[in-house]
Amino acid sequence: MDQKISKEFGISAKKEDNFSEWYSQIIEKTGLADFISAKGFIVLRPYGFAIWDLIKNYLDQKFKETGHLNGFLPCLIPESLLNKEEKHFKGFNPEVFWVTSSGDSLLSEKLALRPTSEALLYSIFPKWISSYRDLPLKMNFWNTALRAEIKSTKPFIRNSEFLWQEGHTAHVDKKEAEDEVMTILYLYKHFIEKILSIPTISGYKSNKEKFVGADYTTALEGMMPDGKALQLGTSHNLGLNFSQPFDIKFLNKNNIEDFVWQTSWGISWRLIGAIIMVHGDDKGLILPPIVAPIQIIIIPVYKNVNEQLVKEHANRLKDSLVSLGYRVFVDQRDEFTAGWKYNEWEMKGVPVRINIGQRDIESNKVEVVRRDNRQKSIVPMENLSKEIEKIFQRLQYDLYCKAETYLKEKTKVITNFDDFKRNLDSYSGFIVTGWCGSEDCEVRVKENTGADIRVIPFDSKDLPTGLNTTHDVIKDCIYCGKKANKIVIFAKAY
RNA sequence: GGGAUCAUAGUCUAGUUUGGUAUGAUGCCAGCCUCGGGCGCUGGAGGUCGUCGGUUCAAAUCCGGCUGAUCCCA
Repeated sequence: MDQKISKEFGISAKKEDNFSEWYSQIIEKTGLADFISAKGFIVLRPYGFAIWDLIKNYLDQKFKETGHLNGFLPCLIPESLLNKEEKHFKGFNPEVFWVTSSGDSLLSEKLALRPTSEALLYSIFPKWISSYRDLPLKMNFWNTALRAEIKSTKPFIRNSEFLWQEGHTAHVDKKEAEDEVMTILYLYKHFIEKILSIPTISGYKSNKEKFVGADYTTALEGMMPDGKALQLGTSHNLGLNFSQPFDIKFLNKNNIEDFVWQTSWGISWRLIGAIIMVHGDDKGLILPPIVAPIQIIIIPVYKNVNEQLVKEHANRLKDSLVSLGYRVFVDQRDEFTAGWKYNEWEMKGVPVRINIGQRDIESNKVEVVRRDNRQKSIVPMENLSKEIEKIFQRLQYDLYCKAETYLKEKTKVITNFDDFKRNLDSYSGFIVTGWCGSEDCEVRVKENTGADIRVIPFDSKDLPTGLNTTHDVIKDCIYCGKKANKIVIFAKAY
């Protein structure tokens, strides 16, 4: 818990009217993060870090269940290493921060502040891998990455340094690497959709948008309330692109030397940004229960005469809920009225509030309030934990449905470029259309409309339901008009 | 890359046209009051008016440079 909670009034911007002002206000006023002078960097405050911690705890367990082990990597990468995979280097170079000196003396070789760790980690893989018995090698790292974002920054969405996790694996053959890519992608998808209640579209990235150095990139694309796309997770098949330059070889069962097949994958604190944007309302944050630092806030409602009694009951209630595994906080501060506290904790997105006062104690009931729709109910003590469980599930489900309805509304099939342009002028959203596969068309569309290919869905099942995407409808490339060989989603993106 | 607007207490802000050492709110501190949807009262602390320079007896105010922020256009 943050020791100091601002007494200032709540969110004054409306999500609908001024989305980006609303977003910054949420971050500052709920105590998630703060800003310092260095542009593009943010300070994560305890409330924000607690959310990240919960994301981390959940995923870390899943990674371990699927056989991955954590490690730690230095944050500096010698230029020569980063340079080894040429495409990779070129792709990242514009946004790499370089360390060039120690004290007053210049370093003999520049060191990069890691934009990602492939090069560094893979330079040491040959020491660890010599036999098929050493494979698969499956590692994960919870750390930060640095990518210079000068032009436009947005807390949690685009920062020069961000918290993330990067997974790296090496396998005996292509098939095993391909399976790993998908295992992770669907692990992410389950987490983002079922736990964070954010619908996603899964598929491939185009060559232009894929991870530099990957054979292909799979991704989960979400839609924000302004209709823009936000990439929520990626899982890359690196093929042999790194094992060859880094000489990562092993002896297979037939005593033949072979290169390993590799994958890498990651999610970042962008997910926090997505939770804020997708679920938040004019009153503030709405946190899905599993990532809520405080799941239940108890507000004792008392007068001078019964203060002691009510607080005692509130604390006893807290103890019993904590023993059931909930994260609970009793707001006993005297300097605020109950009404103030309601607003404060709603702003902070606590999913369930319990009010307890004299009359509740007498009737052995409490008032339970759900954050998203602020529905109140009077619940007898003996039903309380059951009721809370029910609210958590409903809330999680309703948040998802709301977001999914929006995604469906803002996803259209468009096959004519004039309509396409007109649509992107007046509104943002996902446009499902045909593409011939040429990078040239993709670039031209971007130049003309600001939208690019966010994702190439694996299958029509990956698209929102109710769209007509048969070959009769989507025949041609949206730009050149030649035969389309892919159905893709164009959108403006963060 | 081009343009516009702005910079005053932790935050928001009045004052700038017409030069005279800064207004109000909120937050903060102390005390009282009590809390079922952002209570109220009393007192107090908090400012080199973004920065550097110029004009002037005198600059938040007029002029110029710089820095930073926001928005619009490419």
